[in-house]
Amino acid sequence: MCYICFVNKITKTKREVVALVPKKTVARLILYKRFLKQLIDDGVKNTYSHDIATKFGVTATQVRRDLMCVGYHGASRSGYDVKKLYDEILRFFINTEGKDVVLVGVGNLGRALLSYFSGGKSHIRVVAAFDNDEHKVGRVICGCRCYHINELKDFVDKNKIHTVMLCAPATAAQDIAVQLIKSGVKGILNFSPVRLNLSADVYIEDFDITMNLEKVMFFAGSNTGFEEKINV
Amino acid sequence: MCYICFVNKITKTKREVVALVPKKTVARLILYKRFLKQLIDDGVKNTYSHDIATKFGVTATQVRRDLMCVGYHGASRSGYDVKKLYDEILRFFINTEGKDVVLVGVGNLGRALLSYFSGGKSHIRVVAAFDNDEHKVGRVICGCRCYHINELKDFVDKNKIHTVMLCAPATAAQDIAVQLIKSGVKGILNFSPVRLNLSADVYIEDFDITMNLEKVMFFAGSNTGFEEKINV
DNA sequence: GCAGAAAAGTTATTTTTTTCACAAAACAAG
DNA sequence: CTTGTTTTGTGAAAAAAATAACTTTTCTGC
Ligand SMILES: NC(=O)c1ccc[n+]([C@@H]2O[C@H](COP(=O)([O-])OP(=O)(O)OC[C@H]3O[C@@H](n4cnc5c(N)ncnc54)[C@H](O)[C@@H]3O)[C@@H](O)[C@H]2O)c1
Ligand SMILES: NC(=O)c1ccc[n+]([C@@H]2O[C@H](COP(=O)([O-])OP(=O)(O)OC[C@H]3O[C@@H](n4cnc5c(N)ncnc54)[C@H](O)[C@@H]3O)[C@@H](O)[C@H]2O)c1
Repeated sequence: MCYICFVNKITKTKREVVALVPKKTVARLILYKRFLKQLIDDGVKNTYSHDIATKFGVTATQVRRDLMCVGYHGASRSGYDVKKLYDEILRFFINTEGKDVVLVGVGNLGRALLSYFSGGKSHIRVVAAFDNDEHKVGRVICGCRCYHINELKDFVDKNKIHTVMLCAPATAAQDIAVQLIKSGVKGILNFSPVRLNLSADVYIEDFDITMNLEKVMFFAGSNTGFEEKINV
Repeated sequence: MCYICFVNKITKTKREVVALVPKKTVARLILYKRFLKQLIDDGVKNTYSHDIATKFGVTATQVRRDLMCVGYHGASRSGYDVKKLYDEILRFFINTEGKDVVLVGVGNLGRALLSYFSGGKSHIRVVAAFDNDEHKVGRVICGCRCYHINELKDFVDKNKIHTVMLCAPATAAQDIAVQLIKSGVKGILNFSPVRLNLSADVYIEDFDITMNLEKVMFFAGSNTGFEEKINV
C-alpha cells in the first residue's frame, strides 16, 4: 500500500483516498488536530513526531505514518511547523470542517450532549434537535431548538446535514435510522445499543456505552498489563 | 496463535488467556452475550453462527472464531444451544459479572449516565457517584448517592470497586485519574477528551464523543461505501 | 442405509495495521 | 568543512485480525 502524497499530488477520487487511509489513522489525526490547536493557542511554533507520540501513547513512527496521509512534510531535525501542519490536517478534513450536525432523541443523554455542544465547549455545531415528544417540540432545550421528527427531512435537505447523533431509545432506533437515510443523512453516531441494519453507503459508528463499560470491567477484572492506547 | 480451548482445557493464568483473546473479540462477545440474553427472553432455544453474524454485520467465520475463545462447542447442523452458550460466555466474563461500578463527575453527562444505570435499563450497577461540588455531595442524584471525591478511596477499598466512569472536566481528569489509581481502581472508562497518563497496569478506554463525532462527519462527508461493522 | 445439505471447527491465506530499520536531510560544534 | 546528532520519510518485516477454503459431523429425505 502506497500512501505517498496521495491526497495532494496524485489525482484520485476522494473515495479512493479514503480507502487508502486506515480507519484508525483518521481517528488519530483528529486527536493530533486537537493537540496542534492547543499548541497554536499556547504559542508553540514547532513540534516533533516524538512529542505527539508521547502525548497519545503511540510510537513516533506511527505518528509519521499517519501524517504521511495528510501530505504535509516536516523538516529533518526541526520537526513540524505547528501552524502549517494544523492547516494541512484541516485540509484533509475539508469535508468535515464547518459542517453542522443534528441530534435525534432529546432524552437524558441527548440533553447532556446538547448542553455540551451549545455551551461553546466544542467547535462542532449542533444546529437542531428532533424528537417525537410533543412536550419537547417547539422549545429550546439546552440551547438548541427542538423540532418534530417529521420535520427532519426538510431540515436536512435545506441545511445540507450529513451527520446525526442518534440518542433515541433502542426500540425506536432502527426505524428512525431508516427515516434518516431516506432524508439523505450519510453518517450516524449511534448511541443506542442496537446494530442498525442499513444500506452500505452510510457510515455508522456504534457508540455503545454499556458495551464499552463492560469491556473496561473485563480488562479491569482480568489484571492484564494491557492498555488500549487510543479508543477507535 | 492457537486459541483452541485455552480457557478450559489448557492451564494458563488468566493474564495469558486475556492476552490470547483479541481485544475486538472481547467487544464482540459482549454484544453476542446481549443478543443471546434477548433470545433466551424470547424463548428461542437454538441459534447459528450465521444468525449472530447477520445480527452484527460480521461473517459467520468471525463469530465461530470468537466463540472458540470461550470454549463452548456447538453442534454441527443444529448450531448452538442458546442457554448453554450464554452461560459459557458468562463464565468467560466471570470477573466482570456482578461487579459494581462508580461514577466520578456528576455533571450533565454524569447525570445522564446515572439515570440510565439507575433506571433499571442495564444489568450493570453504578453504586455511588463522586464529585467535589459541595452542592451535590450528600444528595441522591438521578437515583444514585453522591459522595465527596475525598471519600472515594475508602469506598473503593470497602466495596472492591475496580471500574470507574470518569465524567469530570478535561482539566481535572488527569489529577482525578491519578487519585483513582492510588485508590486501587483498575479500569477507567474515560469520557473526557484527554489522554490519561498512567502506569501500565490499568486499563483505560478513551470514550471520546467529540472525536467519534468528527470521525462520522469525515466518513459521512467523504461518501465512501465503508461501514464500520462494529465499533470497538 | 445412503446421498445431499447444512452447520460447526480448523487450517491456510489474505488483508490490515503496526513496528523495525535505515537512508537522507539538517543542524551544531569543533 | 567535517563529524556527530537528531529527526523525518519510507521500504520491508512483523504482528494482528479477518476471511476463505476445506474437513467433519449431523440431520433430512428418499
Ligand atoms: N443515558 C445514558 O447514559 C445511556 C447509557 C447507555 C445507552 N444509552 C442509550 O442511548 C439512548 C438514549 O438514552 P436516554 O437515556 O437519553 O433515553 P431517554 O428515554 O431519556 O430519551 C429518549 C428520547 O428519544 C425520544 N424518542 C422516542 N422515540 C422517538 C422517535 N420515534 N423519534 C424521535 N424521538 C423519539 C423520546 O421522546 C426521548 O426524548 C438509548 O438508546 C439508550 O439505550 C443511554
Ligand atoms: N456532556 C457531553 O455531552 C460531553 C460531550 C463530549 C465530551 N464530554 C466530556 O465529558 C466530561 C464531562 O462533561 P459534562 O458535560 O458532564 O461536564 P460538566 O461540567 O457538566 O460536569 C463536570 C462535573 O465534574 C465535577 N468535577 C469537577 N472537578 C472535579 C474534581 N476534581 N473531582 C470530582 N468532580 C469534579 C463538577 O463538579 C461537575 O459536576 C468532560 O470532560 C467533557 O469534556 C462531555
